Amino acid sequence: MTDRSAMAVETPFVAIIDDDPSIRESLASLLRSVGLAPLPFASAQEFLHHRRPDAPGCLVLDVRLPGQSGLEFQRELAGAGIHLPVVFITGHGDIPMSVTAMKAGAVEFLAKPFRDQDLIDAVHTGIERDRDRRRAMDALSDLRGRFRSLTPREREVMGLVAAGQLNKQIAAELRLSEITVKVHRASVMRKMQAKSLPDLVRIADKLAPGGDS
Amino acid sequence: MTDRSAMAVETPFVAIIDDDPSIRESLASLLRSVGLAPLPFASAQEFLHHRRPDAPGCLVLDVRLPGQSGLEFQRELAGAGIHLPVVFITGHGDIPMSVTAMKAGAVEFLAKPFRDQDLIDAVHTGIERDRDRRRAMDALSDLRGRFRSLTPREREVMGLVAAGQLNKQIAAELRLSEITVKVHRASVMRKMQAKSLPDLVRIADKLAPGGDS
DNA sequence: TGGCCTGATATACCAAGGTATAGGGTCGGC
DNA sequence: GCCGACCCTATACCTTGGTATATCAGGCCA
Repeated sequence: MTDRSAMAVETPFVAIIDDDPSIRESLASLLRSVGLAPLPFASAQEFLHHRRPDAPGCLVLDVRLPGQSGLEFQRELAGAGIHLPVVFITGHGDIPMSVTAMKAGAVEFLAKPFRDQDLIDAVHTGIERDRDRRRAMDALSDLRGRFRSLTPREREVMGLVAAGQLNKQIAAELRLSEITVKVHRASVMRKMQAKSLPDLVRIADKLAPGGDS
Repeated sequence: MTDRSAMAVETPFVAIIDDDPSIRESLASLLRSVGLAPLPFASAQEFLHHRRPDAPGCLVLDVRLPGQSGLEFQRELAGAGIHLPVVFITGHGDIPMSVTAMKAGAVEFLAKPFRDQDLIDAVHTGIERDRDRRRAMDALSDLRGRFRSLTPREREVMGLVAAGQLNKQIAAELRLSEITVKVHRASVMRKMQAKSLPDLVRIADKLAPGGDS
């Protein structure tokens, strides 16, 4: 587990991007009323310049942003590796817009006027989704860290072991003696903290998604 | 592989449910023009009573159906284990409708008037999605069939082997001699057509989704 | 009743995996 | 030049896994 797990329970945040100050404030106050921590921004740029908390969060986005559209910004975020769940709100939306947003993975698409509870529900769904994603990422980061601690040879051996090759076959493939393979293999098990071969296989598969098919 | 793989390339179908005969016919003719096989139905019931081809397909659904709404029918299909991708078309849709449909996994939600090409693209996406799903299901069916051929004891042993237990530990857990475990284990490898332990582990994990965490 | 499947067990043997100890070499940095 | 990494190998020993052959018992069904 990472250091994060040892910290106090993380407070989720809700970033709000809307160019209308009164809307920002009313959304912020609504979210505060249910115990969530709002982070209001007037533009996408402002949001990007601000350092996001290292905690589960959610983004409430007006479709019509100053400069670019919220839909474009959603794509931009995904491209930049920022995987914050997005809840769209809009005053002048249409069906194609909402479909595009949902296809791109939006949590919800709310047309004004919407019920406060609908927004709150959507935000909670988004936060929960982000929490899950972060948990998965944390676990993967751990594994990736261990994998980085392997030497190149150890990585080769790990791959072949996970592929089901016998030590003998691995030795032939890598032009090594069988004993050398055993040494590397033991290092792999120790460094990857795998308690059994099935354990190692599962770790290897998590590290190489799409390796099947 | 299943028998299906040995057959000629499967012709995808497109089921159309719309109570307006002229719309049915125009949709059907549009789809025929691009080489797809339309199956027009006037109602959800008619669709359900008809035997669907055993081939990849897609469902074009009017949101406003006689009797029930297309959205309800979409949920009903999922509940009944019919996982046909759905493309919605509608003359009187709104944003919440489209969002609900997309959340439930719809491929597309098109408001009339829409461009012919948009419908064709959506249908192709749906068919491709169904083809992938069917491929995955076929592979799983194969594995499930093999698993069914295991005796109860063999299944127990398989689970413990995949969990990383040693033969000795498995024997203790099941109150068996180690030699008996080996016999069952060998049967498992043979019946499941696993060529190595990692192979068996991956098979076991495919058969027990959600077994991790 | 006899045949078949399932399950359990044993002996014996061989192959594969794992560990410990003890070397050897290259290469890059201090 | 020494140190530390990475890499390779070997001997020796033990554990675990895999296979073959054979036996025995209960349940089920024709």
